[in-house]
Amino acid sequence: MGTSSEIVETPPLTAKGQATRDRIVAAAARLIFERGVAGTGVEDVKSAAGVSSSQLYHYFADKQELVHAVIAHQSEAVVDGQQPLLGRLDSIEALRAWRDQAVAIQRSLHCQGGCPIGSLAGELAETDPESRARIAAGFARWEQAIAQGINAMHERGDLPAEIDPEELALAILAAHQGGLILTQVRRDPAPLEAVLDAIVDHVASLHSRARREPISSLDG
Amino acid sequence: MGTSSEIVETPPLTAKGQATRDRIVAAAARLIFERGVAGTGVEDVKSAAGVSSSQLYHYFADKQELVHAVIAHQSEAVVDGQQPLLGRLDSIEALRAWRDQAVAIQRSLHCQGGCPIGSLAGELAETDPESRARIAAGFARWEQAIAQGINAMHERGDLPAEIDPEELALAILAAHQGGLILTQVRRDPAPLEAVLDAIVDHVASLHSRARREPISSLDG
DNA sequence: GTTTTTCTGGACTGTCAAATCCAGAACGCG
DNA sequence: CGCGTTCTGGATTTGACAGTCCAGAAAAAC
Repeated sequence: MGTSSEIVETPPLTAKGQATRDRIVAAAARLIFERGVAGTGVEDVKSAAGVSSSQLYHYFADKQELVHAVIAHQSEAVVDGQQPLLGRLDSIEALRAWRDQAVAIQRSLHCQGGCPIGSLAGELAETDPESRARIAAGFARWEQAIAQGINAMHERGDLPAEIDPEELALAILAAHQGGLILTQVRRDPAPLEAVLDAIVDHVASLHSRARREPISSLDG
Repeated sequence: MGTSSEIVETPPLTAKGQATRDRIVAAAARLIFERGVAGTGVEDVKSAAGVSSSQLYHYFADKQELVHAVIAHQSEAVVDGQQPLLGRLDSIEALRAWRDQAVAIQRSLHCQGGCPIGSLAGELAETDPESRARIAAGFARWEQAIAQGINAMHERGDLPAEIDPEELALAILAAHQGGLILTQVRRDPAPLEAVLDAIVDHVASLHSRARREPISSLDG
């Protein structure tokens, strides 16, 4: 896995150089999260990171490449930021706890910013194919993290056998994204709560169905 | 309802003038749908609509105002484009038909563009508060259209009494949005299918629960 | 039919942000 | 301690693009 176009190359890079690069990416990520890609100038990034033009263009060929680095950075941050809950979504209680966490995060941000990856998606999907592909990869990692727990439930027999766990994980991710967008636009956590409650209830309903029919019949 | 800041004013406007204005908005809406707000220059809109600078700035004070008009335009188009199904989501079959329609639309677009309102949301929510409010209003209309049918089911006793129909409608809208984003990013209708199936199944499960307990107890 | 308002053409301007360039400093390495 | 590579500073160029202006055509008003 991962033979083709992950990250093209990273010419050596000194310890100090790496630090500067990281500082630039971190500053860019923060600004872009707050103001969007189009709303964030290279100039803003420079002053926020405390670097000069030549430094920035020493590490990144152009703004687009910087954006790509930000996508990678946020893809990690988003998954890491939801741990340890995200990696263990293998029970209804775990799902509810994760739901509460997601809602709490939005509340603490006053429902601003939305999803660090999702908002990039809306802005870049039709603009830059390379970005679109990288965002898709970020979502894939996220989806996989969710699928881990759902798969565990499934194998344990806590979900009906005919259910596709990957599909369910995908639905959970999609629900989360949709909730985030509406919550961001309305500046109100209600949509996120509503959709996460609905999807978790749905999983719970599948769970109780599985326990009622421990071994499902093979034909429909 | 709607006493305050709907549309500020529209100085008279001749029949021909109205036509030109509409042409500009339609062209802008199409381009923005395809390339995003930041990716669409005023110049592009001018040539696409076949108008000159002075015409465009005769009808709109600046690009931002044009964007606002596009938001209003798409808010209508999105709801209208889903009729008559959207207005009658008052049964499980209707929900499934609507789901199929939503998926079919994405297929026909090759999963490009996402949601005409949703993608605007991602791009403008943190950039322009005025746009954010107008997008929220657009979503509200959409939500209301969904709620109509859900409310009908609820009043008919097809959903458990303790369920809040508005909340469920909000969850359906959010699920749709999330599915659209992932579908757009992955260029694959699977996420939309997965999340809409999940949410419709959830409603179906509520439905069968309601029919099992036709009159619910008043206390929790 | 003249007068007034609305509408249109297209050249022009100003701004602002992305990207370049030429040094020169710091650092790694033998 | 030389020698090359990596890294940094900041002035400068370039170009795109939002927005302006004035003059004239078309339509409405009376």
